[in-house]
Amino acid sequence: MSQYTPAEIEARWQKAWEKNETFKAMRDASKPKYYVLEMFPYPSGRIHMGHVRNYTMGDVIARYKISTGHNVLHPMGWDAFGMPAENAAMAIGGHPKDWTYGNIDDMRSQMKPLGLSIDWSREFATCDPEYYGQQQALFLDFLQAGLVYRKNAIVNWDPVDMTVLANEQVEAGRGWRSGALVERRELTQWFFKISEHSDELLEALDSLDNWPAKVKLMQANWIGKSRGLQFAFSTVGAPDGHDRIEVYTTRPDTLLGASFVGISPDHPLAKLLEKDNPDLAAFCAECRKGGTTEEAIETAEKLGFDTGITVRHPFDTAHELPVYIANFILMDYGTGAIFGCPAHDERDFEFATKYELPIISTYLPSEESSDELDAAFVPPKTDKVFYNRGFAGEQWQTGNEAIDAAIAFCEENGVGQGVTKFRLRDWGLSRQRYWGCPIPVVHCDGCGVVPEKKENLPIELPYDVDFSTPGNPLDRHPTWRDCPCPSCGKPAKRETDTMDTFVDSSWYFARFTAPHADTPTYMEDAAYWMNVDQYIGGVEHAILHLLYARFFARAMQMTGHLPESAIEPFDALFTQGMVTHAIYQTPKQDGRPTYHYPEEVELRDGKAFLKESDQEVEIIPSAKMSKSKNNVVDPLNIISNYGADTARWFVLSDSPPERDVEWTASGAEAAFKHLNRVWNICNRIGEMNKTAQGEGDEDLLRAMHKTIHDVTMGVESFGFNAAIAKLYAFTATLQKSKAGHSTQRAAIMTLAQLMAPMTPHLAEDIWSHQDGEGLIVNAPWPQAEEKMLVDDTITMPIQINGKRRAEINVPADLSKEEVEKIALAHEAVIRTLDGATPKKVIVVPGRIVNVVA
RNA sequence: GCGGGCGUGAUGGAAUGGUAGACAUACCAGACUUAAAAUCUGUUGGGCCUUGUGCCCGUGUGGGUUCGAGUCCCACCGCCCGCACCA
Repeated sequence: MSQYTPAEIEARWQKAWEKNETFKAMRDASKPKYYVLEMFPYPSGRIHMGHVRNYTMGDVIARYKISTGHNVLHPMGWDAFGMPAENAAMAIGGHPKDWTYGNIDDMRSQMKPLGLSIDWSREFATCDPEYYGQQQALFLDFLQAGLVYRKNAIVNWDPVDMTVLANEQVEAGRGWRSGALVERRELTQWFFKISEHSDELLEALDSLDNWPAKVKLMQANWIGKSRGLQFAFSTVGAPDGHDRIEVYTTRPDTLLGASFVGISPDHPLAKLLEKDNPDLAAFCAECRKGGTTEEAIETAEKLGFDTGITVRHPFDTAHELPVYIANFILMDYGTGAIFGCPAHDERDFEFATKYELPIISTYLPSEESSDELDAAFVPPKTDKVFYNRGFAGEQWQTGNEAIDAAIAFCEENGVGQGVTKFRLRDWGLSRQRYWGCPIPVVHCDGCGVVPEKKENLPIELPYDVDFSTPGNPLDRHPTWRDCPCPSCGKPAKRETDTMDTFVDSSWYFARFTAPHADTPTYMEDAAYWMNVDQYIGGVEHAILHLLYARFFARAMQMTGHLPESAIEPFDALFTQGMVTHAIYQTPKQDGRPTYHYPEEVELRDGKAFLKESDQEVEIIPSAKMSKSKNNVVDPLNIISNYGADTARWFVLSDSPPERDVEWTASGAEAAFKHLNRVWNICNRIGEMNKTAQGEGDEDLLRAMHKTIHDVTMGVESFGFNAAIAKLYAFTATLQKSKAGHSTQRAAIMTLAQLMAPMTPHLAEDIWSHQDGEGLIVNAPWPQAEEKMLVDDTITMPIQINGKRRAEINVPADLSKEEVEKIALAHEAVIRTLDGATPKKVIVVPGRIVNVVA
């Protein structure tokens, strides 16, 4: 044993784990189970540092749980359907299937050298017919249970390529390939009834004690429960069948401030008027330009069109308000119609100013305030305000009180009903694309839309497809659509829409419990392994993926695919930050920067220079790794230069896991140096005289037990960076220690165990060199002895008026009174007080003394 | 536009409301070396002077609560993320 050679060590121990089937998960009722899962990757073809960080964190937890006696399930799979495969087929030829499976092979071979504790026997890809066939079975069960239905929905339409575009494919309002202005268009699509579960999904958030509060808050806001008033305005001059316009408002207390009614361009009334009013039709067409994202709609310039129709105010039928079609009103939320109160809504204020509509206040900051507003007055609903045009409740009340009073008043007077609404919309799952799970239904001229028979599943994607033109190749396939109607047996046509890839990722965690089952799940396995005890992934999934998965767990429970106990599938959630890297750039003549690879740049005195020309380079710190910015660090290079343990150690060491971490070459080097140091200490201890006595055994043992305690806390609370800092400190202590051999051996073996979740290969090697029993991965986690953690004397700082002036060493169990006496007798305290009598002395036992003068 | 988050030395960051800057990087100095690398040791928030067991300032900005605030509250500024067909 001489030199630290990670390449050799890592291969050896990975082989040992594989031979022992160390990570193969099998049901075992005698042990507590622990299911740790990282969000599975999209097979882009290359692993990146973000993957390394994500899977290393999961691996630390998994290995720690193994050593604390748990039966651990730690699987891996591939979120393999999606647009990039089709884009690649269009851009460079080839087939999405070949591209995807090729990428999976590449990524698996890049991932394995990391030495993750994964049970690879459970691996699957969502594009395996074995998986998506079971997904089709789920779909059919959901359909039968009434959890799926069809309705019209709006998509981005590229009028040149004649194809549906994803939001991602819309760039500044134009199609990414054709450059044509994108339009909004209606299509009949499949939906999951997630909105029916809004209240339940919201209420259950409270039970998720080990989820980040911010994720729960984001989900709660997304579901968007609101209590409001629904009522109808009666119209004047509207076409037949539209003598009323239903509106929904969360601020009924501002009803007397209404100055117009707005309806969505997709409102039935707007669509009717469109038919014989060319100007109005042109306006609606204008509104339908641009993308379908909420952001695009909300940030677009507010536009309105006066329909000429008016409505009567419910409290004063002589008062008529104009009806506008407005581009910022969503047909999906509420009733697709609102009343505008410019005085108390910024958007309505902007609209009213533009179209010269009256601005009528209903409440003011005080009785004396002018009701001539030059901006919307929008105080928090919890603030007490003065209602100058209130109609229910007190004159002085909070917004919330006024809203409740207004709803009660309107209900009593037959004007409308209090209604609870949710912002959450049903989940549209249809995609007009090839590389996804086919929706297993058949369109029959006689029978309509008919579910496929389960015995015909999986409905497999055809391989012979053509990507030379845009659109869905399934539509153009000569024969794939043809099939007998499952109901009447006559010739019929398959549905060509495929499922949103979010469907694939909404139940994969359940499939991992029985990945090769011939039904979506096996109850016995699901009951044993579910829930996921620790789920780890990016915060970008905080809303959609996690909400959909929570819905799926409920739907699977309703259709008998998951036990009731699994309707909240993730017990604990952790959202980790990104791995970033500096960008090195030099200006080009056209003003755009040239980006340089880190390898091309030399760092001196905090500045960067091109190695080739010595030209100074601008450093942009900490940007998301991106191919186009040339600031991607390939984990494979790091592993081949330093080994996987160094890469793992570094991604955990520098930043708290929930925050972004910046990859730096010097940081990676520091990690490597540290592992070498630990290796050398192990070497040195191995060569010590086994019987020699030393000095400071007690001190080393105390430091060891403190480190056990701190690292254990760190690992359990995702404080990996803090745990690593403690390991650095203990390594330094051990390095300098003059303790005897047996104590030092105990220390290095404990150090190896504490490092094992992070640097498992090095830990195994040290363990075997110190003649540890079996594999370190199976060794029980070290326990800190309570009595070794407490010191006899402690140092207490003394503050005078909150500023530190001195410190005293006192026995740890000294009484408050004694501490106070010693503190006041301290020379620096006497000097600073300068004869004054302290007003108060605060002694926080074991912490601090504060003298108030 | 709406929703969420973050802001501490030259840098990444540490700090149950209790000594701000742990640990690491970078820099500087020293040991070892013919030299370099590697390794090891030490210094480093800013300012002031009377160089001390010293004083003042200091966690984006401005207020507040508290014996005590990086931490809690309010307002503002800046940056980042999500917004339903990217995964």
